[in-house]
Amino acid sequence: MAAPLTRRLLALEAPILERYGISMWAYTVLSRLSEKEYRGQNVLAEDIGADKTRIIDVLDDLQDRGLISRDPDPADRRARLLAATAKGRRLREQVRRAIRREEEQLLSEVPSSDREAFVRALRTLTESAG
Amino acid sequence: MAAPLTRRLLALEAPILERYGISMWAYTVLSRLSEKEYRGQNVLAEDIGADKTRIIDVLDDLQDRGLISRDPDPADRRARLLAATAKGRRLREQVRRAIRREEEQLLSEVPSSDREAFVRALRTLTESAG
DNA sequence: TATTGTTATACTCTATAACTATA
DNA sequence: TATAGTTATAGAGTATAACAATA
Repeated sequence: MAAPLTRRLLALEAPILERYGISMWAYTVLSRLSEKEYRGQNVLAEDIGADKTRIIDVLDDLQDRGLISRDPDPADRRARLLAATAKGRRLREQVRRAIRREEEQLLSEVPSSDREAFVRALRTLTESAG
Repeated sequence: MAAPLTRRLLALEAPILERYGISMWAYTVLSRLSEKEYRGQNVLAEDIGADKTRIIDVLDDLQDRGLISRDPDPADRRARLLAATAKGRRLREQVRRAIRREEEQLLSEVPSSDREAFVRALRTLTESAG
């Protein structure tokens, strides 16, 4: 049942992401960078469960659009310091809110008495991770 | 949160399916055919959300292993009548039980007071489908 | 020599188009 | 001509291998 739910959520998010001209991976990256800075693209990739080669085009695009900064670390010029810009954080907030709205609407299908337990259980099963 | 949960469940199922020498699609097909017979591969494909061309190799394999029957419909020899054999249904039951066991174990992470509501909500969100 | 980021390549999954056989 | 199934082909997404820069 989890797979169909995921598909449904992805279908719900797709038009929102398209409206804001941002891909799913780009949104994932932007969200992480809005929460904290990263030192090293490989660390970021690892963190979001992606291959390091897969996020390069994503970072290129985000950087070109001024949504993130991406500078060599002075202490080790092999690595890149990654951070969301103010503009990037603003965009992320907009998208986040739009998605949140849709999710709330979807959640309204669930009887209110079950909602809290549902979200709590979902959090437990995803955060324990093992 | 749904996506990580789905990934986790898939990771949980993968070794079981491998142990029984059956792919995810094959298991999906076998499960459907264990529940009812189908008239037409395209109908089956549609039902499980797959392209009709994608299940052909799967059906070939299942048939070769004697897990399903696949005969031309005498009434319209273009179409195939699809059904799980007794052997196929047995295999499906084994796999199903193994997966069920793992799922129960995973669910045990959720406080028992939340479990019912969680499963109920999940069912609501996947069955309404709209 | 080892590591970060990058590029080039190959592989997997999926969708599309063309073909056959029936109707 | 239209449809079910099949095969061949092309495209996206992803992973692997080779490379350049830095340590």
